[in-house]
Amino acid sequence: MDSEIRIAIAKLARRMRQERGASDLGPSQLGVLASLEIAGPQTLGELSAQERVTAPSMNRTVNLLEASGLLSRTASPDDGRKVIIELTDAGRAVLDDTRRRRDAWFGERVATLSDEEKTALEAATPVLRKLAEL
Amino acid sequence: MDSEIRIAIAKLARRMRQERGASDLGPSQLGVLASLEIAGPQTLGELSAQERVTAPSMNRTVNLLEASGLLSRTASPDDGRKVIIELTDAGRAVLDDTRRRRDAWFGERVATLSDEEKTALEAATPVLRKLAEL
DNA sequence: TATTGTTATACTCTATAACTATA
DNA sequence: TATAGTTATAGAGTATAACAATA
Repeated sequence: MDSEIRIAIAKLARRMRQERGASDLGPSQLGVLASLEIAGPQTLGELSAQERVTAPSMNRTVNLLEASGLLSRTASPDDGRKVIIELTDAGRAVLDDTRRRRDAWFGERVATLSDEEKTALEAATPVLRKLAEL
Repeated sequence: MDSEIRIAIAKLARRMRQERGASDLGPSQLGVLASLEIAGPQTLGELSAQERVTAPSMNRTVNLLEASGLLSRTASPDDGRKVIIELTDAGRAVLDDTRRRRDAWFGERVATLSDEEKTALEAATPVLRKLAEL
């Protein structure tokens, strides 16, 4: 049943989100940092399209991250309307640290699974990734 | 790699959340309705423990749902401090409708998968459910 | 005129601190 | 005194509408 799969994914993701430590950034802020790391420096418009939020929403998130020194804004040399947003070293460090802690949390739980269960999870990974990109 | 699985799940769940229609309730409100449907009438304290939010947060969400007529509050007969919260028929209807639309969205995407991919997804479902409950 | 970014405003969801009522 | 619920307040994240600057 598709419904069961959908609900299991939603529940697990929710559970993972609830697990963030007090020092963690919210999912939106982390999403922006991750996007900048993966795709490199981007304009505000590119970021908002990437994260599927409106430009004002993204602007607000970027303001918070800039105030925390985790990313930088610089005017585009080509087009005076555009702003180039890129990760700072501090931003990269936050990203590494968060990822390390989340992997540890998730790894602890995966470690309790049987070999069959682990295999099933690994086999599903590319499928989940594909569904997310559809 | 555990990290890849974790990230794939987070991404897909995020994608699913972004898909909610204009008429949908937020994820917290829907979570409360779903919890009431599954576990039956509950007190505010039980609901906030179940959804892992603080009592004031839950109270606020319950206020919104009560104002919309989707759940009801009644004083507990045993203990004057407690309040029993339960689904109304309207709440049940909203839940059914939302579920129907989300299943349709997800089902469309699953339909594009190969048989092997569908099998992998089904095999992983109980594992995902187990991880969410760990 | 069209595009890019921004500000103003509003609503949901979350939290902590402080209060009320009941046990 | 302790517990259950609530209110007050604040911050993050989302949106739409309106505006400024540049192309």
